[in-house]
Parts: sequence; C-alpha cells; structure tokens
Amino acid sequence: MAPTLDTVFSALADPTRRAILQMLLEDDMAVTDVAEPFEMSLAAISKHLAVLTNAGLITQEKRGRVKWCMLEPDALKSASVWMQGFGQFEPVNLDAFEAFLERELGGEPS
Amino acid sequence: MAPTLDTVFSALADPTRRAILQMLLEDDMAVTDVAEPFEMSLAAISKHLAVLTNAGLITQEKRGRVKWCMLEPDALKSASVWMQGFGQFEPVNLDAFEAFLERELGGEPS
DNA sequence: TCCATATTCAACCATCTGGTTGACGATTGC
DNA sequence: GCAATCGTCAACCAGATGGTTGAATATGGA
Repeated sequence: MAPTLDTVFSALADPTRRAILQMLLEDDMAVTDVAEPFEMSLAAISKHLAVLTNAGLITQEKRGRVKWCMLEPDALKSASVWMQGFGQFEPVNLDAFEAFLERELGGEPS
Repeated sequence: MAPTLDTVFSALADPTRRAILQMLLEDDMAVTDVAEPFEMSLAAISKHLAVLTNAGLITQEKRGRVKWCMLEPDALKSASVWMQGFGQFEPVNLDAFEAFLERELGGEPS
C-alpha cells in the first residue's frame, strides 16, 4: 500500500528509527549491522525496520543470507511538501534549501 | 519543556491534528469552533489541542470565556531541518509545494 | 552433512493513544 | 443570583506500540 502521511510521520516519531535513517544516509547496511549500536534486541530492530519499510522510508533486499537496508529518500517528499504548506509564515529553512541548491546546482555546470 | 522531534513528529502523525493545523492556517480559532467540523467529542479535540500545544505547534490563549488557538509555525522548523538532511537526495519540490497551496488554500469559493 | 550466522516469527507484557462519558470550574449575560 | 456557555478533568476502555524471549527458517561454509 502507498505510504501515507500518517505512516511516514509516525515512523519518524521514534528516535531509534530516525537514528537508523541517519545511519543509512551514510551507506546501505545489513540488519545485524544496523542493530549493532543499539542496546536492544535484534528482533526489536527488525520491527523498527518493518515500520520504516511500511512507511516507504527504506527498502530491504535479501542477498544471500544477508538482508540489506537502503534509504528511500523519496518517501520524505509528501511529508516535506505537507510541512512546507506552513512556509508562508516561516520560510522553511531557506538557508538549508539555498545551501542545497548551491551544493547541487553550483557544482553542476560544465 | 522544549518540544522535541519526537513530540513534533508524533503530533503530526495524526490526521485530525494535521487537519486542525490546516484550519488554523486560515485563522485563529476558538476551541469550540475547531471542534465543530469533527465527529468527535469536544474533550477529544481538547486533548488533540493539548498534544499540539505540547509539541509547540500551536499556542493557546484564554480571553474571557473563550480559549483561542493560534498556529506556531516556527515549531515545524526543527522537524523540517531534520528532514532536509535527506534533501541531498530529494530536493524540496517547489512544484509540489505550489500544487499543495493551490489544492489546500487556493480552492476558495468564488 | 552439520554447524554457525542472519533474520523473522510468535507469544507475551507494560505502557501509550485516542476515544468515550459525566462531573466540574470559570465566565458571561439576563 | 442563576442559567447557559466554554473548556478541562477524571475515570474508563479498546487497540496500538515498543520492548522482551525463545523457537523457527534460510542460507553459507567446513
């Protein structure tokens, strides 16, 4: 099913899950490696990963014995768009946005 | 206490609360008026408003017998900044933002 | 084949969440 | 003063959430 704002925001509401997303920002990871820094069981992490998958925030792919977790950044799009609806009051991170543009577009020419 | 990403995201995870925020985008409102379009008790709405207040997303101010609810758009900032950390993959989508505004705000009765 | 590794499943538990109802305190208007 | 309005509080409930443990299922390697 298509992830909803409900599932995306509630997935983001948990600090463990946000930490996982940040780890995956660096690189794809196996489930066991995702779990390593946390002081909770592998099963708990497995559940968190299921929540993130359900929200469309990550995808998982089994290669051999290992299941890899990969960030799916598009999933943040709908949530981000929703939040920007409030930007008319507080120009949402124009700074961050401009920094992004500069990084992304500034390096592109040629 | 200062609102955390936890409280902000979990406040946003409920559709009733997101709808309330969108209503407040138009104008400040009394609690009773906020509750009017919803098919649930005033007490339930009162709780939702408490959650939004706790997340720093709205402020409430009692004037006489009536308690007014006002949007506090700054509160979305931290959450928005967090999300933009993933923007290196998916830039803020201005088209989608404009579409959102048109859909949510532009559809005013002629 | 047999064992170790990787991950999930199932059952269970405590706590949180979102709703209800009814009583209550505060404020206003007659 | 008294009644009506505004909103919250308290108690309660069902279901979701986040964790545990132990067993089960794949897969890979010796």
